[in-house]
Amino acid sequence: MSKFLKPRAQPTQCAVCPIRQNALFQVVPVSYINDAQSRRTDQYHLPARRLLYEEGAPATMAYTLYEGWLMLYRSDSEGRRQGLRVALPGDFLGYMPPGEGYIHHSALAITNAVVCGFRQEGLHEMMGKHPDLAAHITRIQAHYMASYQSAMLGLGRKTAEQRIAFLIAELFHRLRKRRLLAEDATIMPFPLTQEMIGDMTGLTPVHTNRVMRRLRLDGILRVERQRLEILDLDALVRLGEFVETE
Amino acid sequence: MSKFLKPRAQPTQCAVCPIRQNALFQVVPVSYINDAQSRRTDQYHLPARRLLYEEGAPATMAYTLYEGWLMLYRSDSEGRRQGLRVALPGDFLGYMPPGEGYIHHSALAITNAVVCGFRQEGLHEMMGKHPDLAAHITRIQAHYMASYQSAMLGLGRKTAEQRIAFLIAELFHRLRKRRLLAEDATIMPFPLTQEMIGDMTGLTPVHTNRVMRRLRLDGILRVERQRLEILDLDALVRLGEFVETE
DNA sequence: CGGGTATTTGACGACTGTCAACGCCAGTGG
DNA sequence: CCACTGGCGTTGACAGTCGTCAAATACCCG
Repeated sequence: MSKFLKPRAQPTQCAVCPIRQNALFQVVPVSYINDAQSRRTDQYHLPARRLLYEEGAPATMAYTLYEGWLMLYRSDSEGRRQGLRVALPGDFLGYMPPGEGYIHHSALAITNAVVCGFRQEGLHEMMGKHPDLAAHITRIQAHYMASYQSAMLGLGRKTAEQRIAFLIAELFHRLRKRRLLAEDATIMPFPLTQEMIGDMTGLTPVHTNRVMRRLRLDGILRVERQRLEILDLDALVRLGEFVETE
Repeated sequence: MSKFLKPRAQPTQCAVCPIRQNALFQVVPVSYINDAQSRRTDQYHLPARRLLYEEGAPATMAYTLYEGWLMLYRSDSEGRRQGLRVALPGDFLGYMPPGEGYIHHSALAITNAVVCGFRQEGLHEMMGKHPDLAAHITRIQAHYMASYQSAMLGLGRKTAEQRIAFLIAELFHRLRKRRLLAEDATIMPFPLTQEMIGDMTGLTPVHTNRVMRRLRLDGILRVERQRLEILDLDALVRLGEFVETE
């Protein structure tokens, strides 16, 4: 029942029903693969700018992101929005443990995206039958928590320049780690608007713009529509105090 | 280092080996209780100001906090410290999933504390045998994540006054929820120094002090050594935009 | 009583937010 | 083909929150 497959170049696997391994979840247990495949929905296309799910909605489904970028965020009563995480292909979203009724954040498509869904109860049943799936999910949650912790350190203690540098360095690193960029690539896709960068870093769009200009003038970045070139990765990583945790 | 103590007739149960239920983990599965009790260490005492574990250390143990308060935090290369969570009795700390080597944050005793420990491998084995323990751990992780998300919203988007109000409202709520305060209590134990409040809210000690003064002058709080009286809970909750998520 | 720690206050400056306006570009429809 | 429109990026002027530096006071514990 349990099969272990070779690592592959194809990175955008479903985290829950991984036919192949991806870079993020290297030690992928697959004893539950048949079960998982029978329970997932078909892939589903989500156009840019649309919500996959919204804060406060009943937590009925969880998703694997196959293609595209999403932004997970939380907003307060006055509509101020705080970004929590940029979801990249391979990320697993929206999982809630048994007994939890409502989701605490929203997921917005930054680009067109492709996801596949699982009913929460299906996941809970599977976790009961397949301990390695349960362990896998605690591992995913631990990754998210570590990344939240880094973000909190940034929001609480770093300057605007450092936060933006960290965000870009982290995205670059995650894309590379998942083989969504070549080893030696310096140009990455970058579909975030400056407003979204501000959402992620706790800054206003105006200030985000000024900081981006400074990073360009300092010779660290170059931005052209939807793409971003990293001219000085060393400086970027040092400035943002980025350390890889994965 | 580790001393024997009598079990106490208190609501502060071990989240993993719950003899009685506590308020936070109401739906406590107990199929694994015998297994858990045979695996946990004895309770042991941790003096105030001491670290239970430190960022970067190998993740060998997880803990349940029985008595006392801890502060979980993360610090950067220059020693700036960002608080992540105040751990209260009943909290489960330091868990890492199988295959994760190092812990990403530190845990500092705010007061004298009593904990009991579990070896991570022991937990992983138990999770394999008892699916309800695995589900329970994903539930704890989800609680932590939701609380991190609230904190991120505060750090990124709220004013100093709002962050501090939120912190206090949240602690008050958590203490009440766990029956560590009477239903009608308005005075709570408050062992945090102003520096620690600043650590939690991303502020400097000096600014924290000024904000605390304002909250006192506005008739919202009263502080006396190690205790805090909430004079206007409504105002506190409204100011901090606190909404209970548990 | 003494020494270290925590709190408090003042003065000053920097980082970041707010308000407002303008330019650029892509898509749309005439 | 071109004017129009809306979203996004850019820039300036100004204000305010919050950090920094420094020092005085209050508090706790031996």
